[in-house]
Amino acid sequence: MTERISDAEHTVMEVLWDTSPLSAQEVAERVPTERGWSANTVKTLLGRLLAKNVIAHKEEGRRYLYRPLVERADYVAGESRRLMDRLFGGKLTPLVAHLAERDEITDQDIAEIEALLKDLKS
Amino acid sequence: MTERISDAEHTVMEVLWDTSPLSAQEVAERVPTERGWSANTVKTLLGRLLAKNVIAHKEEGRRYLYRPLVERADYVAGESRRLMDRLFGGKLTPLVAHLAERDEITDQDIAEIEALLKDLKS
DNA sequence: ACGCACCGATTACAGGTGTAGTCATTGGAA
DNA sequence: TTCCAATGACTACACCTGTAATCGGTGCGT
Repeated sequence: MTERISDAEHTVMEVLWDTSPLSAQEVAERVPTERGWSANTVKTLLGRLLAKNVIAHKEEGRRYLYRPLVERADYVAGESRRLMDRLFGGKLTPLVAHLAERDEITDQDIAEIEALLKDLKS
Repeated sequence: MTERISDAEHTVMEVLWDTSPLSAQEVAERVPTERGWSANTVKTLLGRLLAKNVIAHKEEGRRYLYRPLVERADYVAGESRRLMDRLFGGKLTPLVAHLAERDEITDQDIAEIEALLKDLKS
């Protein structure tokens, strides 16, 4: 249903998830400067996101104000699931195991996750 | 350095990670049938993977035998990290928290992960 | 010796993506 | 009133991707 959001598009979604509604210009100003995008690029991306129905715009005087139609949590859930499915047979444990093996996990992480799991069990 | 592997390409990588070396034909035979690819499609993908330097081929009589040049674990680590960076500020805990909240995580999962973490702490 | 089946190489082509530039309209400064 | 600057719409364009078809060489069956 909801179309796939590309990498560049995701960058502007993050801006809107952080604050909305915003005008195209405001979005452009908030996009991380590392991307080095022109205002036009941002407008193109907003247009594509509109076409994909993941944001909406309402007129506000001379310009439009944009806001997300999908929740960040939903997007994040979808992407996470895709990764787990593709690389870990859809299971969470191997993902954690993998990262753990790779030393990408700190003692702090371990403690936090343990606490989290404890909560879940109740 | 190592170029990005696309989705379709990843599918053939999985075949080679499972068994290698293989001829183009053998790879085609092992690609999940749901994809419904022609042998030509698989050959194109092998060619692109070669160009990207993530597989190699050596002549074996009339045909080539292909084998991966990158390890699955490395690929998986890279993809996992990308996701974590993009969506979870590079932290593992929020990822796990998110998945746990969302997808009914089973008691079995919890037990497994707890065991795993316990091992890590030692 | 002959043609075919098989192989890798080359070419194709539409749709998505990253990254803009140009055009037409219009409210507002001068 | 006039002209500009800002704004959204449309157009551009090269590269990547998914998905093949076609071409050219050649060992093998007959």
